[in-house]
Amino acid sequence: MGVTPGCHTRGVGPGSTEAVILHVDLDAFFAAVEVLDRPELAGRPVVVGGTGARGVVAAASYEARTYGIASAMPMARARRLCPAAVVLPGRFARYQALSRRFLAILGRYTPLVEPVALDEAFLDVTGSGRLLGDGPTIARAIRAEVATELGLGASVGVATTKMVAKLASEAAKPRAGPRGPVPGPGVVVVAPGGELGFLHPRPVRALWGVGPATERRLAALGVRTVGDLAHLPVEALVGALGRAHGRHLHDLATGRDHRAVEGSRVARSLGHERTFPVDHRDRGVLATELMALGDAVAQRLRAEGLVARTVALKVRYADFRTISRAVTPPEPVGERRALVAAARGLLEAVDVDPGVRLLGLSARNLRAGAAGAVQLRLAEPGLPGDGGRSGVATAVDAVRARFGPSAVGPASLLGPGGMRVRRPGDGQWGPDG
DNA sequence: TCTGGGGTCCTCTCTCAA
DNA sequence: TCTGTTGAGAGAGGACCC
Repeated sequence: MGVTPGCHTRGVGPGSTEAVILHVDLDAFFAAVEVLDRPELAGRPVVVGGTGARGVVAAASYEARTYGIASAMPMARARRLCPAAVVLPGRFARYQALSRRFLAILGRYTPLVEPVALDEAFLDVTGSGRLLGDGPTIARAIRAEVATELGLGASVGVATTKMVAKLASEAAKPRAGPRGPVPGPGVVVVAPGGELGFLHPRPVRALWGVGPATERRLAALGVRTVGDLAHLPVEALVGALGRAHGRHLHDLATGRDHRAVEGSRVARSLGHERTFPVDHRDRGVLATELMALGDAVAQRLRAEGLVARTVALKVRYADFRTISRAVTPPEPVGERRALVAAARGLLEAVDVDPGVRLLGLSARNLRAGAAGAVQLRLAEPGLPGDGGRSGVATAVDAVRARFGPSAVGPASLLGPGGMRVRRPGDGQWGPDG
């Protein structure tokens, strides 16, 4: 098999010339955090996500999964599947804080940590063997530290490539059996040479990059498993999926995955979007929402020291049809007024009569901006080339840092409930109930 | 069954300039 | 001056990930 749960295996240790890649994944992270903070929920079906009519499931405890509840499922359906489930709104800031501690633990084993999401990361521990032990030893140590320091469960896959390590960590996870949660092995090791034996029996959907659409196209070619995919001529795949996608999947299926663990990545775009509890046709309402979105995007651009070459608007209609419009102004933009002006220009050319369900604003083609270069220059909307950064923006950031994100903002965002300023993670899983 | 939010990457099409 | 080619860049949309 080449798969040895929880055991030392040749080739993924100090004497090996192969890369040693770990994929670490926290088990049912958001739900597990809620149980951690409210121990009385232990053993009950817990579902975290948007609690409103348009919310979706972000995470479900293994008890909830036995009812068929899964991530990304509409919350209304989850409630029908398990009326007794404890449904909780997400607490993004809390998850972020624990995620930072999780990454700090991983950083003790190697500087090569690539976060994939709040709850998972790749590690390259090829160079850590002499000091810290082989891959499986490190995997077990990480699990123990996550359990004792954070009180959370983690599953780890150990392999020579990212793709196989990722699938191995999935195989290490607990699962939802018909009579309740079934513990997993915790650590699964795929030894060098065992990759194809591990990969080929798996459904093709297990590969990273195969979603519902690609799965349908592959099924039309008679491809069900990764092994079927590996035996298909690469030309056939390129014909069905396009050059880049076809070649990439063929490489993965034949065990070729040369992607390195990347310590840090530069963001290519940055944006916010919001699904409304009810659809809107009123351009005034949509313009105000753009102001809130632009404010949030501008604040993050300032925090990162970035400006955008391109501003993009996203509109989703009541029937779920989604369109995007983009503009590249003559000068890069970073300040709220410039972002909102560009987005409003795009919105004017869009039909809102069918009813708008979601509005989004994003900054693309990001460049290093002149953050910090202009201080305390009040009132003007920004000089050309500085991304529109103004002294007002700097002052707003300072006030928010001290008194909270809702302490100050554009007057148009002031409503009966206070300042409608978006924070990271707000409404992450849809409007709350 | 009625579908979130924040991203990345790829493909196709169009326009413009050389 | 007109036509064809090519490549770059922008814009739109789709698919995918967690």
